[in-house]
Amino acid sequence: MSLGDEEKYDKVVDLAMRRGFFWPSYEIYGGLAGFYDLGPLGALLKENIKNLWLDYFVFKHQDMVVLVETPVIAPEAVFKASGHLESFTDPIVACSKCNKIYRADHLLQDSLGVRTEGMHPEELNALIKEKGVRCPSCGGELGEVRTFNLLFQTNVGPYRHGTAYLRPEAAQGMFTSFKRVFTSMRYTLPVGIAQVGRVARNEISPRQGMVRLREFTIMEVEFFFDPEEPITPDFNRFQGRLKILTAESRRSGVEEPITVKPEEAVAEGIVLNPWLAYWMSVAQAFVKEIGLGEGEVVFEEKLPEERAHYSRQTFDQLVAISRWGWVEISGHAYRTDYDLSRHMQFSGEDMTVYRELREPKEAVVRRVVVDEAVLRESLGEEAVKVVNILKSFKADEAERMIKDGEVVVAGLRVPANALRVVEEVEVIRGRRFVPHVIEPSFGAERLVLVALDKAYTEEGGRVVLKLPPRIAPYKLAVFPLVTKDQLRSVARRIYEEAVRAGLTVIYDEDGSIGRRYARVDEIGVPFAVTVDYRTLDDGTVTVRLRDTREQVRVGIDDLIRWVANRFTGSQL
RNA sequence: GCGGCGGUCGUCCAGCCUGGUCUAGGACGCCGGCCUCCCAAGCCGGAGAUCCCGGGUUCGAAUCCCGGCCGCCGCACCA
Repeated sequence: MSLGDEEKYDKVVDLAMRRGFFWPSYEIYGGLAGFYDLGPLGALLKENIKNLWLDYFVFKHQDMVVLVETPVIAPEAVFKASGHLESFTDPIVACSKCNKIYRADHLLQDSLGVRTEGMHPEELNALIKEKGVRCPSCGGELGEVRTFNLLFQTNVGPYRHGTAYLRPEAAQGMFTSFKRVFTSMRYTLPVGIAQVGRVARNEISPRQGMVRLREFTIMEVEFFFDPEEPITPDFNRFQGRLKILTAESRRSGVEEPITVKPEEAVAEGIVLNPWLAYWMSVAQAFVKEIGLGEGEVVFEEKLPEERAHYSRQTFDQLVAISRWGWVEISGHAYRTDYDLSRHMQFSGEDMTVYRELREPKEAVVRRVVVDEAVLRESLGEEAVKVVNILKSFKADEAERMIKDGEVVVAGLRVPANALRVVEEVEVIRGRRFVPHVIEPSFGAERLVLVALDKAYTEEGGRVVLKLPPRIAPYKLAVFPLVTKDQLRSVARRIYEEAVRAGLTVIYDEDGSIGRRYARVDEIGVPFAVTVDYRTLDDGTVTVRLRDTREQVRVGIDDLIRWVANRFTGSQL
């Protein structure tokens, strides 16, 4: 890990601001912590990263993953159900003397030995006053207990009950629309619902530049599957080994990750679910295209107390960048049936799915049969009152009554011979259950920063951004060698042709050719085309490669195809 | 949220301590022109800073004082 490489980080940030990748928002009003603008180049870079993500997580899996878009604002009920309202509100209290901040409930629980879980701030306040609790650090007086929630609150319409929140993750949109998507997908399982969108988290003190934002773009898949279905993912599709640092080894102080194939990690019980391991392998293949080799990515398993309330197992995908060291670029959580079950409970909507078994099963069931003729004989007209009650009896209950000889139901004596328990063979064709969920989730802005950090190099005092061509904001630069009209007009024509072909292109005739190469190197343009005098003779141009400065001659007619061929996976 | 340090053209830096000489200086970058047959060459010209914001002290504030905002570091917090 290249910790503490502050000089490089400063240069990356300087480049980002100077050339227009990103900068702090609202600068003219003094800025606002935790908010960043993406500039002309940053917006393109992020768009390319987003499209790359869509390619890996949606289009390469379009037999099972679909894309949706849901609102940023959600009503309070959603976050009550999701657990965010509860789990993100901490009661905190500050010492008025030394200003240390404590979790109020934890402080009281520790110092008084009473259970404070779930207490309201008023109760905690009262308790502090009553027992005279003071700051454990300096003995100073404690201030008022306040709550702090990471959700941004807002209001929908002019109504008092319109309390709503900005989503802190896209996931709830996928859960609340699950039934619709599932139906429109003709009940396929497994099914992934993907979304790219803005989220907001009211971080207490975000002070890591682009690493920790209060508003950012999340790229997320909620992948729904049948936990009992023995289908295994096709691990051959995204080959590679995963470096995994397990919770167990972290507990015992081991910081060295193990390297395993994803399927081995499942077989050995390191990763609890095959789909979790599968999507981790996809995540690794995806970031490889951003410039991160296999060896540079580590999946760190979160300790139980570090996990979110909904997760059974979580791996953070970490990469090392300058200045900040290991940063989390994605989280992979096994959310089980937590979310759908909660929404089922809170909304009253049935979130279960029905699946046919591969082979119908035969099962022996014991049923209660009521002999209505016998019943009428002994109870006459009143028989109707008890018949349904009797039918709802479990087989065991009925048998007990039969053994006792008679039974009193609804104040009526029912003879035992009115009941019989029969054994029947029933064919079971399917079952109902709440699907389980695996969630891979990426922060787009962090990937922008990581891509820049990885790509940043200096060669002989000049900056070369070695961005992979697929994500480079501009793919091609076109220059006339000198500003002579014949060269210019050819260069202009090439520029226009490249634009028509759908490439992002820079045309520049300002300054010396060397200066122009340097300018486009700095923003990561992978290929530069120079129209020179030889072009006028034989119709070829110089293509100069950013990373090697190598020059090759290419015919104008082949140029676009030549460039396009260097973007594997592009639609061109 | 607290404490320490900082905030001057796009960028980096000088000036601040010791108030006036600052209509704020330099370098790089940027823009226009000239020159130029391949890696930040040269020449000419130009734009660009209400010195972070607000208030105060003073005849006079980039400079001194107070408050705010933002950034960095530490503490605390952190799905």
